[in-house]
Amino acid sequence: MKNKAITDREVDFAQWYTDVVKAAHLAEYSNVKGCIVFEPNGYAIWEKMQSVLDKMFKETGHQNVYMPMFIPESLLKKEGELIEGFAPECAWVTQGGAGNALEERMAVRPTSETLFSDYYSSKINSYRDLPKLYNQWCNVVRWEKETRPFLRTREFLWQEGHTIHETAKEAEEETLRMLNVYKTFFEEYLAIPAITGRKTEKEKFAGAEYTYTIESLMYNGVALQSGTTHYFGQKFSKAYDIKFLNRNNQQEYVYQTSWGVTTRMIGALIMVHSDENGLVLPPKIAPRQVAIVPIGNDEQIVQLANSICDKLKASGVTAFVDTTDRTPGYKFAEHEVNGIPVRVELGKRDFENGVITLARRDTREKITVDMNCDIVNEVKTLLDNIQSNLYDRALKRRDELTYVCQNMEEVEKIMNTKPGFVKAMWCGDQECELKMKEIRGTKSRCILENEEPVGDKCVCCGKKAKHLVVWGIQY
RNA sequence: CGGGGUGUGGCGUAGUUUGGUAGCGCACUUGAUUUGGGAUCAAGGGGCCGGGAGUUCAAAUCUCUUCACCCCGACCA
Repeated sequence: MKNKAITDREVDFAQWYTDVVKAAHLAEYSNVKGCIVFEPNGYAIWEKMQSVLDKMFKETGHQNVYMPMFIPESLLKKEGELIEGFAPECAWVTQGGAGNALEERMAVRPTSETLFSDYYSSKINSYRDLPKLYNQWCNVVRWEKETRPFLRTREFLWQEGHTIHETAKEAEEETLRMLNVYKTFFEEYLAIPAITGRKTEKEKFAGAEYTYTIESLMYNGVALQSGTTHYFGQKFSKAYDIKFLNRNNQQEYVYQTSWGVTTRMIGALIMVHSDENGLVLPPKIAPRQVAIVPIGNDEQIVQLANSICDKLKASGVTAFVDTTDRTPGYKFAEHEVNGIPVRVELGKRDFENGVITLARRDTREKITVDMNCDIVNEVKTLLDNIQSNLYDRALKRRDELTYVCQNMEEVEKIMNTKPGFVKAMWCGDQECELKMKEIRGTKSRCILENEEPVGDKCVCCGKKAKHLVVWGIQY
């Protein structure tokens, strides 16, 4: 009974989450405090995410580059707000080899705006050099005090896009365009409904003019900031002197953006879809989509398993035959805990009846199909079905956990009983934002720009409201 | 930084009071029987007890010291 340790997720969410991570062999806590070891199953999910996203970035005209992981202090300090925002969680290298102190200490990158800016400043001369649409896949280090696998680790993997443009308009469009790329990725691939909107002044990225965010709601009603896109305007280009000769033959500073998503998405995947039997992966992101389990070692059955596997692979489904020396029950449970969307069960009993059993991970239902049916088609339909069912299920839950509040009593009541997203009007005053925070750490998630207001008075002070805001308790 | 706790095969632990060089569960290996929801039986392998020093005929056990981790508090956000 090896993975029965996965407790009821209602009881202890943190423990349940950790159990799923371990049982599905996604990651182990490392001996390096606050860091994790990515196990093959976990890394495969990241690779899959990378391949999908990378394709989307290329399609929108971006190119991959790679910058150093060390940032000299003087370079990092050129832009005041950024260093202020990141100083508390910067790791510093102070020694080179042989124990010699460095003349200037270097930060291990917490983010690479400064390096990109420095690079751009020496490369850009004319409007003809613009835009530059770059992306980098790398790791970053932020010295967090409390850590949790995938959701908050000291070192994590991500992609960071950094673009520079000729005009503010173009850069602002890029900020929104990439936000929508993320939204598409979340909804179509991860099957996670996403709320997108602008961050408040208080919650925005250090150094940005403004920040857009993609927010998702976890199973237990806690919010997770899952990705961000930033518009920098000319803040960095002025600090790092990124000038170009514009079409009017005048020197001008470039307009800049950055955007990123991280391995935190793996955590989101777990907390949105998974259950007490372990991981549940949406078919489009599952590294292995179909597990074929022959029961017993009857030669005919093994042959059938192999032929089904070949057919599935030929049509682009990632399938494998599990011939390991384990009992069927063990294999079923193992593939379930690993989140493999569809399992094909082949045994003597079915064989004699001329049928095949298919088991779906999302609902754990089993269906039987005729042995002579178009098995590839059946499996593909089932995979599509699982993909959309996961999305629908998550959407329904998010809607059920989203409340509209008109005053502080209502907010308090909801946050203290069953947390979730709260939609409420806000006057734009930071005082009110701070008062909300006193209720179990409720923070503004984002400002909804394209939705109907739910009132005209600030939920906190009662004065005239400026924005419709989504609030929540965050990870 | 203050208070408390823990450290024993890969993991989880018993043994420490009352010294006699380690026991159990899971995992692992081999063989047989099995295989439709985490199999059974049998036989095996692996630890000198976080590190160092001391007391003793003899130390996982007592003493000193050191390291690591955890919890509470303080600090920081």
